[in-house]
Amino acid sequence: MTVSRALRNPDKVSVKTLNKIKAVVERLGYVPDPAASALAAGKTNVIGVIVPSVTNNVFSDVMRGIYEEAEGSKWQIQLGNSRYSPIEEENLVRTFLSQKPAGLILSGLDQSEATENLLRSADCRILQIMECGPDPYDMMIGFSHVEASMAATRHLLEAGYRRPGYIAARLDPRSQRRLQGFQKVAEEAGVFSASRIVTTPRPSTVTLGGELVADLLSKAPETDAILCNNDDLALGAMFECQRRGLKIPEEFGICGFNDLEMMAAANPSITSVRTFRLDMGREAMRWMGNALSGIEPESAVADLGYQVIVRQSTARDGGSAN
Amino acid sequence: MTVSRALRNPDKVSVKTLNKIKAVVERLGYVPDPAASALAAGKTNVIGVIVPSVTNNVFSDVMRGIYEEAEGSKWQIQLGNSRYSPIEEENLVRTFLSQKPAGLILSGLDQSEATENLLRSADCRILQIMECGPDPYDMMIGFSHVEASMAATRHLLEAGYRRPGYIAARLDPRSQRRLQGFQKVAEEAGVFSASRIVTTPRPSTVTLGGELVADLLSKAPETDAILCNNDDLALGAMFECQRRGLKIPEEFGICGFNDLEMMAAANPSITSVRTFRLDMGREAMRWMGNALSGIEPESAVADLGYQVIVRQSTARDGGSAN
DNA sequence: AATCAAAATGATAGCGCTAACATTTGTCAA
DNA sequence: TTGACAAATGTTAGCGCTATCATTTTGATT
Repeated sequence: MTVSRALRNPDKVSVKTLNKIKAVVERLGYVPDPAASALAAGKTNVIGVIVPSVTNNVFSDVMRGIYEEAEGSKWQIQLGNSRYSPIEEENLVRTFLSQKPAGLILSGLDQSEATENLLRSADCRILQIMECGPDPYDMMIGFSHVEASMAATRHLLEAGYRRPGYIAARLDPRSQRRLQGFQKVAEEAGVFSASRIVTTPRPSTVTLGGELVADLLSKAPETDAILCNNDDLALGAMFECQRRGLKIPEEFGICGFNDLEMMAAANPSITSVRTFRLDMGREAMRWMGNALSGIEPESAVADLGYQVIVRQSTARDGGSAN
Repeated sequence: MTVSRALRNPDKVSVKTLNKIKAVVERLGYVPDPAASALAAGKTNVIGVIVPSVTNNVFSDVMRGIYEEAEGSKWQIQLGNSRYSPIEEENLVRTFLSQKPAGLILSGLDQSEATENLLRSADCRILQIMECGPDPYDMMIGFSHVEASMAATRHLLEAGYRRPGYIAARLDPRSQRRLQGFQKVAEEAGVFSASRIVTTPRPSTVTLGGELVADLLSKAPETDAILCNNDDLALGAMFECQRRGLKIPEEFGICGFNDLEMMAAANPSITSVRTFRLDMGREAMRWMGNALSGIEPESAVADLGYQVIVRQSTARDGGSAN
């Protein structure tokens, strides 16, 4: 029992005993059995993380933040990949909860009803990431996708584009909110046209960005700028415009979303909405760790914001930006 | 006891009892406690996966393959991120092994001595991925990085480039082998020059590709082609060449490595060495699952090969390729 | 119906740890 | 020195399963 204490709460054991125990642990190469610990204590050090994709740059950045912050702590990360499916998400939540995790980090506001019920009655800390919204299960760290895309759309209008379009792939709930933001601002400015919206359920790729912009230009050749649902599409769109000899930004403006590193390196560099993915992951893990140590966040919801990074691809006045 | 059997080996229980048990399980919403199971059985259904990076596209593709194949099986994936550090890898192996995993999947051939000892005496299945080499701990699925880069270099020579250079970031063991392959072929053809090798320990980014090629061209302006250690660098290099007005492929050839999806979409499209990352992940998980079910692979080592995909960026004869 | 092996089910103990409480040791003021 | 209290350590039981072996049931064969 004293050994168990020494390993978990060293300050509850006298220094003398602690050293003796440490020496023996070292000599024997003793490692506690987490299964036995979990069984006896009725809880684990596992923090479940459920993301819709492990390949999407957005989530891999978030994951990296989480892993970085978890590194060296007592918390073990257990990753689940819901592949954008609410059903798989539900299964994962069920599986994870059966393991009595200390906490659960999952993406977004939109869970199936069954998942919601599971989460509402779960006896572990829950942290939603990627988005901000009302009524968190417990804690929430993200930003407003609607506002971010509204800001991007406003930027296009300020740059003088009057016939903006929107391309999107795989319309997950966050993509849809971004589309809504675009539509709202475009309508308010009286420049909205449904024919300049091109979407597909296919997963997003650079190649697809080219295809979507080709599709858009054949349907609505008047389009003079696009807001892309993400940076992969933006890059592909840029390549396609170049192939068609469309001058960027003079004849055609391009704005991405997320501001992946490559947007600054592209030629021309591509305007994008920066999101703080790594910070989101780090912050999420920090909040979770704190909450599990009894340190509650000041507010249940944190908005990490966004930032429109203007670059050559929408700098109509001559491309001096960045 | 019969319930335990019914849930794990349904064929050892009569159909009548099985149905009765199923009904009760359903009614009670019973879910087995994996910790208790692990403690009693002395083993788990966990397969540990250790990768050097969760953001690098290469590993995220592999991870996706693993998760896809694990989905729906009884195996649970536990992911660890060694961040290219042998010391963190060692810690992860130690932590994972303390959890009595059914299997361990890890990257590459180069482990620290301590890690090697841990693995050699581990009583779980071990599968190395990403590379092929002699003397596997247990099983191995990958390809030869030396041969792949040799093939790419040969392609550059065949395309008529006579002063090839090489740029690389973050020289992990696999990158180094690729550099070796380049050097070998270049030397044999009498076109090797150490001044045309530019490397940096910094992590690879698209921006960095531009910087490295700028560096290369200032040191060795005669360079007429580059083999890039990966596709991010190749893309960045392409953008930088475009900014400098260097004609691709006429004046300057570019070849990437891995053949990420964007290489085909780029303008010009970029030659790259295709590697079968998703297949590697799937195959790895399939092998592991089989091995744990007593189905041994025919050979301990599988070479998934590679494929040089020639595109515009090295198609000197006029860019008809792809 | 009696016999027997195979199939199905059941009883028992214990996996390695920790919660809860019990006991011992140490510390300080009176 | 003593008592009172806190700090440190120890005792006990049990977490929810599964391995192992024991017993019962089934069904085929004589």
